[in-house]
Amino acid sequence: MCPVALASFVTTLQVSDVPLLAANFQPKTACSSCNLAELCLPVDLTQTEMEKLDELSPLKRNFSRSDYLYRSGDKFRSLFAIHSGSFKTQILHEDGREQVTGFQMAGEIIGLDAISTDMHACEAVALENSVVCELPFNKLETLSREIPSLQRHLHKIMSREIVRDQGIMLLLGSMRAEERLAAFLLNLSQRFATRNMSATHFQLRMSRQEIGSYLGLKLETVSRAFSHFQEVGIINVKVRAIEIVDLARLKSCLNSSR
Amino acid sequence: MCPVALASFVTTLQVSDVPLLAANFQPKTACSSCNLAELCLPVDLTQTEMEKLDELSPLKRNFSRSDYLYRSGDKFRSLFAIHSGSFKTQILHEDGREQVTGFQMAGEIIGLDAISTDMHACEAVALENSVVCELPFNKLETLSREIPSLQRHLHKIMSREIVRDQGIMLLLGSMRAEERLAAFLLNLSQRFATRNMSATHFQLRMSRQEIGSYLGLKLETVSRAFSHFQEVGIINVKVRAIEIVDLARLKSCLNSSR
DNA sequence: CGAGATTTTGAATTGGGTCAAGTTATGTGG
DNA sequence: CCACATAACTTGACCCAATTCAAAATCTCG
Repeated sequence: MCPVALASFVTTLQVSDVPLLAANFQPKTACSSCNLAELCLPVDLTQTEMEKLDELSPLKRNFSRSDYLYRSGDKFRSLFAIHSGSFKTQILHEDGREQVTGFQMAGEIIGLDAISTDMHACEAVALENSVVCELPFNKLETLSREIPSLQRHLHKIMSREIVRDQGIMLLLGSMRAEERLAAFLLNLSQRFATRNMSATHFQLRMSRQEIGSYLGLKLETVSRAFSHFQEVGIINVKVRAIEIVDLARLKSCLNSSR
Repeated sequence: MCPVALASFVTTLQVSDVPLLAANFQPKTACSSCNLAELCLPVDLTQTEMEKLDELSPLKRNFSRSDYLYRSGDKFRSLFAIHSGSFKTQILHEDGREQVTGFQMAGEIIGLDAISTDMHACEAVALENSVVCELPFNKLETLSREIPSLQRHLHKIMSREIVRDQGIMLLLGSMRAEERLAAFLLNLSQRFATRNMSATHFQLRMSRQEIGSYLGLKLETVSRAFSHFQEVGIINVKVRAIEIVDLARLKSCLNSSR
């Protein structure tokens, strides 16, 4: 499980007054008043349904960089909505190989892989200090029997994950290194934009190694591709700080198949 | 579009009386009496639930080799259970590239990708003469609000698809050509065994090109890998007829990472 | 039976991997 | 807050697995 928690929701001034083990929990909160509701929840809930939904009252937990949210093999109990920060998910092969299967950010739901066997199939690791809402799955199932639009929403979230994964299969199966990196940057850019952040200036939260694992490339190849994009004026890179200079040209990288 | 829709409920005895265009429909059937129920359905249904489930009464439709079950962009209405035969699913990239995302056989459910946007994101093509049960998704959602174990089952099916896709991401992102082919053959072998067919002697329903697309390889590479496995005595290949001679050694191919 | 599609095999090429060395960040303890 | 140790990143040179191109063999089905 995740390392003992030291961070806390209280201000640093009060830290010494709080029992250590409880320190990474925050008060339960209502989804109806969450500023991420539009990313997490179905849009068309009635007032009554919204009140019902608040029965979920998810527990919020804090994570520091490289804390595990769950590990492969953990018993499945809950889905997790990322409230702030970001995570990576990865699968482990017997022989030690590991593959990053995704990078998740605020408003995204993770843990869907565990429903199938009641055990987590992959592991989720925080890339930075993050806050997560824990959504007990049996509550979610009960509620979604009572709120059809929540039911449909849950189905859509799972289906979206399937579509996303198939997009990565296309990337891994048929794109060359620079196309993969272009697709990756455009995807990030798009997701930052959805969250009202700059689509052209952002900070990567993952290492070259992690990007490489995700894209099926070695870290040196990722680094070279970044350098090349910078050389030709498509982006500016300063290690993890990215500026997309020529979005159109970055997009056109995608269509230049072999 | 998929074949013209003219439902018919006539028995086979009357087939000759039926206009040709209707000939690819078969009578509706009850899931409760289907011999594939153990692959398709949750195991723990009560008698009452089973009767309720029969309200689905899926329509069966016939497909010939290379018929489309659905195409990318088609309006989403139903999931499809493969009753016999097999299909491939593939996504199309703007620039013409296509990637096979899976091969499906009897008892498997396809169309899950379409829930997310109400439009099919990929296309499904019959690899041989096949029969498919059409499961209207709104009926399925209604029923699963009433039958919790059907609800859970639907969630598991979707989750299983997510896990499967992530396994392919691992394959595409980190395995060499022969490992990929070994993983592919072992997966097929396993699935034939589940269906009480030989795990060691089977007929491929897909071309080298299609296998290559699925595995992120060129068809020549697939062909060479087959030839090499045969040379070293792991399998016998005669074009599409496969015999696995040394299952253990085929498995050990998987662990030999770089 | 024959035409077109599929598969096999060979030879040459290359994109990305590997190995290695140097540089730049990052974070920790004094 | 600085110094140092460690981790992350970049770049170069070489290599190899898989691709590309080509041609021949085999299969499939109308």
